[in-house]
Amino acid sequence: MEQPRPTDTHGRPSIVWLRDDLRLADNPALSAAVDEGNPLVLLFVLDDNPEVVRPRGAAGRWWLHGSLHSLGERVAERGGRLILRRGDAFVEVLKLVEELDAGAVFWNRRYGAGERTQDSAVKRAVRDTGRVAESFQGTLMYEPWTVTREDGQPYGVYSAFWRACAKTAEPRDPLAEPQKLNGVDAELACDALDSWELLPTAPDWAGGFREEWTPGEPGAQSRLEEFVRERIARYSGQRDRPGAEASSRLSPHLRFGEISPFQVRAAVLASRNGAAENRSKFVAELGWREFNYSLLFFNPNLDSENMRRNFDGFPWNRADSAILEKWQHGQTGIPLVDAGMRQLWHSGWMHNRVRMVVASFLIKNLLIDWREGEQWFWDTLVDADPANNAANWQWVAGSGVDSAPFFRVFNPVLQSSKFDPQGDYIRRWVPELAHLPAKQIHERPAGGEVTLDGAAADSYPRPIVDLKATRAAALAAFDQIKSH
DNA sequence: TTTTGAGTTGTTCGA
DNA sequence: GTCGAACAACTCAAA
Repeated sequence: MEQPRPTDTHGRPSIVWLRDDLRLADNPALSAAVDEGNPLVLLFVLDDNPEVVRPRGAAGRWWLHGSLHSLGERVAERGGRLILRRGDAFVEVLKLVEELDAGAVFWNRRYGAGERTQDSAVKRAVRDTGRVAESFQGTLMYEPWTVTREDGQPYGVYSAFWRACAKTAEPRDPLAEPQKLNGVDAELACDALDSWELLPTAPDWAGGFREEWTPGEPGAQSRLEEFVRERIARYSGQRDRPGAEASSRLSPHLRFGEISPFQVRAAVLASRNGAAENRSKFVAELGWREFNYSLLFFNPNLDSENMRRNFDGFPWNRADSAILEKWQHGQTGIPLVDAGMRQLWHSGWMHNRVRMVVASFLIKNLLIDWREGEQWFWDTLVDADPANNAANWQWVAGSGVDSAPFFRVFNPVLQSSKFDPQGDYIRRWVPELAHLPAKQIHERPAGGEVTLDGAAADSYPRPIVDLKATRAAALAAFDQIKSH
C-alpha cells in the first residue's frame, strides 16, 4: 500500500470522501486529511446506481437527510466545507479533484462488492493523475480479510469468528474529534439537501420517527452516554425484554457511521457500572455486526441468495399479497407479532427479540420467502444495514451459515409470555388489547368463539393462521430440503 | 487425514 | 409451575 508521496501536495486541498461514516470524531480519513495541514473539503455523493450500493429504503432516506443536515452544521461551525453532489460517485469525486486541483483524497473503507469495485476504481484513477488516494479502517474493528481460518477460508460460525477476533490485535482507541477544519476558500457547486427529496411529504409518515430519533453525531453521542450511564448495568438480564427499554438503540447511528464501533466499544468497556458480563455481552453484539460484514464480504449476494443452496428448492407459499400485507401492517391476530410490526412502522425500529419472532412467523408460520421480509425491513428500518439485515434474515430462515436450524420455530405466544410477561410492550403498540390483563393478552381466541373482552377487542383480528398446524407444516417443508 | 466436540437467541411432552 | 429429555442429521473448527 505504501507509495511514493508526490512532493507537491503541500498547500493543495485534500478531499475527504464520506459515505457510511457521517461523523467527525474517530474518523481516520478525516483525521489524516486534517493532519496534512492543507485546506480540505468534505464530500458526500448521493449515488443511486444499484450496482454500487443497494438503494436506501424510505426510512434510511429519512435518516440520511437528518444526518447530513446535522453534519453540515457541525462542519460549518468548525470552519469546514461539506459539499453535496448527486450522481456517479466515481465521476463526481474525480470532477471535484479537478475543480480543486486537489492533492489527495481520503476515505474510510466499505465492504460491499459494488462499493469495493467503485473504491478501487477511484483509487486507481486518482493515483493515475499523480495524486494521493488513501483508504482507512473506520467502520469495522476487524476487517474481513484479517480474520480467517488457518487455511485462509472465512469463518462460517460466529463463536469461532469472535474467538479469532479476540486473538488478533485489540481495536485501537478512538481518535479525537478535530476542533477546527480548514475549509477551502473556493466557489464550489453544492446541491441543496432539500433538493434530494429524502423526506416524506404527502403523507408525512415520519412523525413517530422524529419523536424517537435524533439523526447525527450529537444524537449518537448522547444515546451512547445514556446507554453507558443508565442501561449497561442491566443489559444481560434485560436485553431480551422488549418492554424494558434495555437496548442501546445505537443501531441506526452505527449504520450511518455517526458513531464508530471503536467508540462504542471503548465507552462500554470503560464503564464500571454493574457486572463485567454486561459489557462483554454488549461488545459481543458488536461482534455480530463484524461477523455479518465478514459474511457480506465473502458472500456479496447475501440479501438475495441462500447461503445454503439446498434452500433454493424450498417450497415457499406463493406470494399472497393479502397475507403479506397483514404481516406488514400488524394485523395477524398474534399480539406480539403485531406489536412488533406496528413499532417498526411507527418508529422505524423494532426490538431485537421481536425481530426474530416476526421473522420466524413470516417464514415458518406463513411459509413466505425470507426475502420478502428482508425487503420490508430494508424499506422500513432506520438501521437497515446491508450486512446485518440480510444475515439475520438468513439466520432465522435457516438458510444462513449457522447449523441446527430445524428446531428453531418460535412460538410467538410462548415468546410473548416469556419476554413480555406483563404485556407492557403489547399494550404500548396494540391499543385494542391494552385493557386486557396479562394472562389474556398474549393470545387471542381463534375465530368464531365468543369473547368476554367487550367491544374494544373486537376491532382486533383473529389469528390468521393456526400456530400448531403451520408449525407442523413448516417442519414437513424443511424435511423436503434436508440434505442427505 | 481423521476424529472429536460444538453449534446465539427453541418447543413440546411427560414426569 | 418446573425440569430434563427428545427433537436429525449435518457442518464447522480445531486438534
